[in-house]
Amino acid sequence: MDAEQLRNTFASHGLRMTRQRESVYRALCQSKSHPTAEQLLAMVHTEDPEVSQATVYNTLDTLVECGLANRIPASTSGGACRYDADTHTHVHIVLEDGRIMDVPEDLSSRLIDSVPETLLNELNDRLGVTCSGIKIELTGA
Amino acid sequence: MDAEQLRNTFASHGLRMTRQRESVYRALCQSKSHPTAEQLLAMVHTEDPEVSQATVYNTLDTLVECGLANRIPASTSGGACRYDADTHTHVHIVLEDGRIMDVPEDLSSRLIDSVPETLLNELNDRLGVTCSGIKIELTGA
DNA sequence: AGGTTTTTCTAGAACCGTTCTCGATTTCTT
DNA sequence: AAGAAATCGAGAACGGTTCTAGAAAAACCT
Repeated sequence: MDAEQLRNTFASHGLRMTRQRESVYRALCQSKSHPTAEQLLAMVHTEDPEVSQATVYNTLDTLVECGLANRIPASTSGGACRYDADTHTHVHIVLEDGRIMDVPEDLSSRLIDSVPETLLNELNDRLGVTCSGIKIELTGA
Repeated sequence: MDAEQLRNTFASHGLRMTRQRESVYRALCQSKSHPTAEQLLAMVHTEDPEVSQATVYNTLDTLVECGLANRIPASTSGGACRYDADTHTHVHIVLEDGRIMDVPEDLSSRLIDSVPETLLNELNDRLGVTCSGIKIELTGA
């Protein structure tokens, strides 16, 4: 994706493009491993050592907010969040060492679709809570 | 549950009973609201103001480790973990304000059982990762 | 019981990941 | 090119949790 395309992507999500945002977002897209903010900072620093930690955090917040990235909160508290440029809802497997793998898209949607809607309706009836999202997280090794 | 029963419960999980453990565990059992460590400390303090923060954290770690409690990591990072004396695997609904509700047991197991095992096997075949746990978390309001 | 060993407790400091502050810089508009 | 608005960055602050080292309490021996 060249700079002009990226600028448009950003613009269509209501974002200005800056040098810093460009490198953070590119780093995120390139990585397949759901990097932490710290790892992203390291990646960005190989190209531009001036970028600050705060900027990476700010940028990630912004990207998440406008829908260009997903934040995956740590499953053990105190651990670092991980980020993902793939905003399609998909299922993750959390490995014992903290790494996170994607479940291939076809399997993901089959997993999510396997939850019958009738159960959610029943939930709504019984608890008076409207369910707006289902998150399935697998643990594995 | 009287002190002697509790002592046995602890012993059968390989734990000594102490005043502090007793009050943390009792507080956790009484609460229906998946309290945070901080909230538990407050509850414990109404009976015994001498108990320290570190003790509550240590005790919770111990209880989780030996299977007498569950830790529910915050879904927004930086947020506090919540704890639960009900160690049956069950589904939670995370409300927008951070509160966590239980999905009734019968619905929970129907939800979990609705995930077909064939999909998990396929996952194993395709990724070489053995899935050891499924966590379903609903978001609602 | 009494003495010993092992575990647990506590206050406070340290820690990690994240957010805040606010002046300086950059980007977009005209 | 000039102004308005958004963004950046260094460092301090923050919340939740864990660590430290010594003191206290539980369990384990005769």
